[in-house]
Parts: sequence; C-alpha cells; structure tokens
Amino acid sequence: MAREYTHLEQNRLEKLERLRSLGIEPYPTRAERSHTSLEAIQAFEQREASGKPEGLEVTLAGRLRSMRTMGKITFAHIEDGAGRVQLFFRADDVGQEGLELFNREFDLGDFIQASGEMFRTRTQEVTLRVRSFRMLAKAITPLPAAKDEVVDGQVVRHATLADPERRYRQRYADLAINPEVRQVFRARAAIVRALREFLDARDFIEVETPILQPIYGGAAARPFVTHHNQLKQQLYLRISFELYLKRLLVGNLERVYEIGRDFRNEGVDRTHNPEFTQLEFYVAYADYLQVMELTEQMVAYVAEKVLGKLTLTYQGAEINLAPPWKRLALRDGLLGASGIDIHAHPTASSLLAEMRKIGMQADAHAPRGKLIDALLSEKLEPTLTQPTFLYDYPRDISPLAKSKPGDPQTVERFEGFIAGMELCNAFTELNDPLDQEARFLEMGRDYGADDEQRHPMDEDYLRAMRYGMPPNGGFGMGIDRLTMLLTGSANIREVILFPHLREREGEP
RNA sequence: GGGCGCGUAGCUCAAUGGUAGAGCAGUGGCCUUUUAAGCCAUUGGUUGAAGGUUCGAGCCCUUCCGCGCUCACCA
Repeated sequence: MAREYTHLEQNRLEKLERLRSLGIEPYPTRAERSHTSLEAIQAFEQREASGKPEGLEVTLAGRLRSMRTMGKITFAHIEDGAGRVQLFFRADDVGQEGLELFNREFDLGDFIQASGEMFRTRTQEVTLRVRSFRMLAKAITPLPAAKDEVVDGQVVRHATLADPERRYRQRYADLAINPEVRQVFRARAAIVRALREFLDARDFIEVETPILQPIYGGAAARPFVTHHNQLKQQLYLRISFELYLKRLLVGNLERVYEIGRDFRNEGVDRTHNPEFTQLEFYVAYADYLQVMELTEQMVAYVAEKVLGKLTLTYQGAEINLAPPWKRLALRDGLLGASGIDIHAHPTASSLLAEMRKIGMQADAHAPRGKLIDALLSEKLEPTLTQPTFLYDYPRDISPLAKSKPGDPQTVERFEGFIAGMELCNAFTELNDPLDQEARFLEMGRDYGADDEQRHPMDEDYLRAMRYGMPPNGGFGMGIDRLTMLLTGSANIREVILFPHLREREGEP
C-alpha cells in the first residue's frame, strides 16, 4: 500500500534528510543517560539543601514535549518514564550553530539526549543547562497532542487525543501523551504483582496449563475454535483453567494458581472483552467458606499495596474493601431484591411465571438455573455496591461445585460482587467422580446438543478424578475488572492495552 | 442484532441549506530566563464513503464504514 505522508510528516522527513546531510545519524545505535528526569531534579535539590548546588553534571534522555525559542536561547521540556524536566539551550553554551540546529531540525516528539549542569532558573524551575545534545530518534509523525502547561505541579493539557477509538487503536500514542493512561497500566502491573505476592506467601505454586485445549470446559461460554494442522485436530482456546488446575490436585500439588488469558467468543461491552485475564486458585482441604476469607484478605492486600488504603471511590460510589465482607445467601438476596423466593418455585415454569409477574422477560425454554441467573443479573447484582459474597447457588448452573450437605439442589458456591460488578466466583469443588459424570450428563440434557455453552463430557478429567481428588476450594477472578475497580475505570477497554475493535480497512 | 448519538485541518473544536473558519501545531521572521511564552506574516480541507433531493449540501434523505452510549446476549 502506498503511504501518503501529511505535509507535517513531509516536513519532518526533510529535516531527517538535512540531518543526514550534516553527518548526523537521526537513529543512532546507542544512547546514554546518567539520571532520569526525577533523579536529576532530586539530586539537584539535595545539593541545594547542602548549600552547594553548582556542579551537578548529568546526561538526560527523553522525548521532546515542548519548545520555546527566544532568539539566542531556547527552553524545552523532555519527558521520560519518570516525569519531565526543562532544558535550557543558550548560544553561549551550545554555540550559535548548535542552537540553530536544535531550533530548526528538532521537533516535538523527537527522542533526544542532553548533557550539562543542573541549575535553577529565575522562575525557580530546576533545569538542565545544556552543553551538548544529540538526536536519539527522530519522530516523523507528530504526536496527536497540542500544548500543555504545568499549573501547581500538575500537567494541564489544553487539547489532547480524546477520541476513544483512536486511543484504543493507537494505544502507543495514547500512552505517549496521556500520563494517566500510563498510570492505569502501572497499577495493573502492581495488582498482578500483589496477587502473586499474596499467594506465593501462602505456599501456592504458580503453574501454566494449556491454552489450546481439545475439550473446553470449566465455564459456560462459547469458545474460539482453531485447528492444529499436523495433528489434524480441532482445538479450542480455553474458556477457563479450572479442569486442568484441578487435575493438579489429583497429582498432590495442594495449592496451585494460574494467572493468564481466557477467551470467550461472546459479546463485547463495558465489562466484557473476548480475551481477558483471570486468576484461578485451588486449595486442597479448604471449603468455600475458607476461600471466602482468603478472597477478602487477598483483595484487601492488593488494595493496600496498590492504593495504600482500603477505601476507594468508583463511579461516584464510596466503597470499603475492609474484611469481613457482607455475606448474603442467594435466596435471601433474590427475595429482597425481587420479592421472589426461589425455594417456593422449584420448577422452571413456576419461576418463569413469577418473574413475568414482576415484568421480567425471560426465555420460555431456559432451565431454572438460567432463570435464577437472569433474576440475579437484573435485580440483585446492580444493588451490590459494597463488597458482598452471594452464596449457595442452584446446582444446575454449577456443574463443578459440590452440593450442600442435606440439600442436593443447592451447591456450595459463592460469587463476590463490588460496585454492581461480578468480580469472582468460587466453590467447594466437586470431587466425586460419579456425581461429576452425572452432572455432565445433566448439562447435556438441559442445554441440548447444539448449545455450545453446555459442558462437553471430559473423560480424561473424570479419569483424573477417579484416581482420587482431595476435597478442595477453588476460586476465579477477573483481573481486568479488579483493575477497573482499583483504577476507577468505567470501561474494561481502559485497562486492556490493546482491546479488540472491529477491523478497519487498511488497519489492524 | 435493535435503539439513540457522533465522524469537519496534524490536535481540540466552530460554521440558519448560500464563498468551510478559529486556537494550538507547522512554515518564514523578531526576541538571552521562558513555561499554553509573546509579536508579525503564512501554509494546510475529497467535511468517514457512495448515492439522492436542491439553483446551491458539512447541514436534508438513503445505503455503507467506524466509534460511543444503551438494550439484547453474556458464569
């Protein structure tokens, strides 16, 4: 495809050629840096405090973000990963030719390196008095940012990249000019790090299980289908890690976790992306009540590490993550939110009739569990602002969870909700191979052979279970949603670096 | 998939159906402590795409493309 450069890009390409004709390589192989912007400023302030500010020689590197040319002097700011620092170019220091080279051939967005002595200007800004400088990487395309200013230490952008489509498609440009976006992804990394710390400190081992699976399972979701050429085998991208992680419990790995990507071939909205990051862990000899305690401790630990506190504001709601979180039986929660007692309606038809009475529309052929799930999503979930564990779910939508003693239609399962969002899902895991086989068969009946959401029979998983699986508690949590919560992001795309958008002609 | 909305210069945005503009960026000047620097001058447009209505369309109509919100769907 023939590339058409804008006149701004053509202008910069001409500068590139002029640099080369002067013997200056616009993309040199090596760079040097003695300090980050922040380190240089802090080092200078320390010297000031000790009474001898002069003589701090540094070499800085970063992206040119502002330039103010004033005849025989030029002020500029460069930005690096740590922040910004002002550069001061003076003809007396860099020579008339040096100053003109900088003014004429260097542009906003270029990466440069500059050496000199740190000082404080008349307006009291800690600044590098540049003695030498060089191009590190010429930018051809101008950043989609206009000017910005610093008011009381805060960068104020007067016009910046705001179009969400452009921000997601060109995340590199979004990151380059919007520091708060960088901050979201630093927070995301800190969240994952804190989760690992928490689990590693409790004798969990981190494992990796197959992403390409011959049989998908562990959740009710439509999979992505792919194919291995040499094996001539259809494979699925995993929709959960569950069945592989529990095989490891059979192998006497008592505490395992995995953090990785799940893929679900379903709708995209503000809390769903077709690929998303999940944490799952399994603990031998634990039940769902112990997992509940571990969950609230873990999320509180992460918040403490990432935010330094247990309270946060999400979309205007004050949320307190301090344990213990509220516990609410699903039956009681639904009764309170909808007036319907699901125990009084043991059949799908009876429950459906009751839901229609309160104005809900529901699929006439849905099994009872799916109706309960619809009731939960529509009536109860939006009301669960403070951290809440809903517990004791219907057996028929929980084929991998163990029944409650004395109540075979209910399983020991809980979901955690915060800010009206489902955050996690956990149960006392079913470890009875005969019961498990019966559940798979039930699912086959309830969903019909053509429903991709039904759990396919996984014979190998049953075989593993027949060798004996210790009683255990299992847990899954969406890292993206946790990140949304802890960074105040309203849309899952704000916490995924490269979210999926519809393909555009000529673009990825 | 349905509904509503949006798409104009590199960026942020204007423009009763009547000559497509502004600020910033860019370009050419002036300027040795500026910080949205200032001052003077100036370049830059297939108004998302294709049709239609009209003497005349950025604006009205149709279709298509993309995005946002929302509903449906969704462990």
